[in-house]
Amino acid sequence: MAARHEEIAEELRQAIDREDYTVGSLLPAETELAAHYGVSRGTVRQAVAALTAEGLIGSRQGARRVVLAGRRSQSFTELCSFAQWAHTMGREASGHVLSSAYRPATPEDSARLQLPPGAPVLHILRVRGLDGERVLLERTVYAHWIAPAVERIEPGCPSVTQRLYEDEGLVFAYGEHLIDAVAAGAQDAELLGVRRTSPLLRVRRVTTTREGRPVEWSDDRYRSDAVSFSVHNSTGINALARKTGPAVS
Amino acid sequence: MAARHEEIAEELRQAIDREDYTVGSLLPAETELAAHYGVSRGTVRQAVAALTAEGLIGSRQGARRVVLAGRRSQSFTELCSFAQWAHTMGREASGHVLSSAYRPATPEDSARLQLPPGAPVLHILRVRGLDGERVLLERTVYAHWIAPAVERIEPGCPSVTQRLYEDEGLVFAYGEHLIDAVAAGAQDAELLGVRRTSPLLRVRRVTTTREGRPVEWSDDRYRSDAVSFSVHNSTGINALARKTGPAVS
DNA sequence: TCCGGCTACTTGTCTGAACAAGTTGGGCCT
DNA sequence: AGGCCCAACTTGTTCAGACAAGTAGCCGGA
Repeated sequence: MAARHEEIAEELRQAIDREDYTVGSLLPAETELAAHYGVSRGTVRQAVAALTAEGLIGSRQGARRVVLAGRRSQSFTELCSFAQWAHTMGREASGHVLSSAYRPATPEDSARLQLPPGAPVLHILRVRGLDGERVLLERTVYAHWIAPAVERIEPGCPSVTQRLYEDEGLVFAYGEHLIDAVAAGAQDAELLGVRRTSPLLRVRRVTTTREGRPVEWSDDRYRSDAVSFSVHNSTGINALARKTGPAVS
Repeated sequence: MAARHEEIAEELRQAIDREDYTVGSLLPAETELAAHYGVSRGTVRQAVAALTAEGLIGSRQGARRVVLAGRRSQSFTELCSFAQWAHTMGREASGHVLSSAYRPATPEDSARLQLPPGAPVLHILRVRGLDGERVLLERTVYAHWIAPAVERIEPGCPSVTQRLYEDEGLVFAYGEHLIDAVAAGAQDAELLGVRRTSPLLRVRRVTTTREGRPVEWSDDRYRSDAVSFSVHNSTGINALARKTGPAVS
């Protein structure tokens, strides 16, 4: 937290959280904030841009910024590991590896992980819990260049992401997530302790290093009674497109 | 598309889509792009910041930017109506109102829509289709100040959002979405044409005007075999936090 | 050969300024 | 009273420059 604009963003977040600015009220003007914090307008703009991206405040040309949301939930647009996520909610994450095996990469594997076809990839089946209750079933495929480090981790490690950072300096920086719902199969039901055909929230994801190199891809199934995701969004430039663009069917 | 930085962002998006820059390759340096487009570095930075937010490219201090994703899917972080969404996928949206009734606002309604308790709110039950196939069941509650305009819309209108813009100049600018999975109930099953207990993707959302005024909130249930959502994300400052912060359990 | 440091390059941060474009509210005119 | 217009305010866009901080590749020494 060295950058001044991040400090200011954090102060504003806390002020909103404290309800110094209530939902629906207006933020001070950029020039006022700039004078208050003793920085230039550009720096203030960087700070409020962050809050806008998070969906905390709304922005339009000519009008003061408005506070949209108060309590800040763990948003999906912030990538973090299961253990981190649990931590921010004040709960304790656990994990347990059920199976671990090398197989040659299928065409799907090599496409997603940008590997040559047939390269050995590590398949891991892992159950994860929140405060001891099983909530998530992970079927993960790791690229061969990280697989040995993954194998070295003990089966009950609560945060694989954390361990890979500590041991290898590997940071999971980017993710793409595909979300849908599926019915629990026989294996899902048994391992998660739910009835067959129970609805599960499925997240298929690919995770990438800071260099843009894919590390793993995974099929994660969450017990929908225990977990849900939140997403903030906005039209951005789309409002303009809707004004001038062709009619939408 | 007046702003120069948006034009540049769009050109870069198309270049990535055309695979002038393939996935995993490096983008030109900011100074090169600035010289190429004849703008200052700040303008280029705005353009690439947009692509970074969309998850198309990755960025780290000291190293050139890297292309992360190629084909651009309809991301969840772009708020758009069901009809717009269908349009971008080249499919045709339809809609049909099944019931419409005023009720006094429950405490939940008044909290979500920022209305006085007991204000009349309009409940609408609507089935929506993609190319004629039923895929979505919407249970929406509209605030009293927009309800008359909603009632005036014919029951078969494919895009309520579009109509509210045309008739009232109302733009849905911000949204908050809560995503989970549920089993289809009796009514869900009948209206969507699926078996009871089929998994459905549920999205509970609140939509807000540009001024930050809540317009509607809705419980949307999607047939999970027909629809899925995608989300890009990144660690942002979290990579730093992970370095210096306390151990994560 | 391998490891170290050094250097050139690249992105991140911040400033101060100027103008464009949109919003809001008050005052004036009808 | 109602409606219109304008003026003050606010955010959006863009520029040019300076320095900080991190990366990657080159080169030399052990």
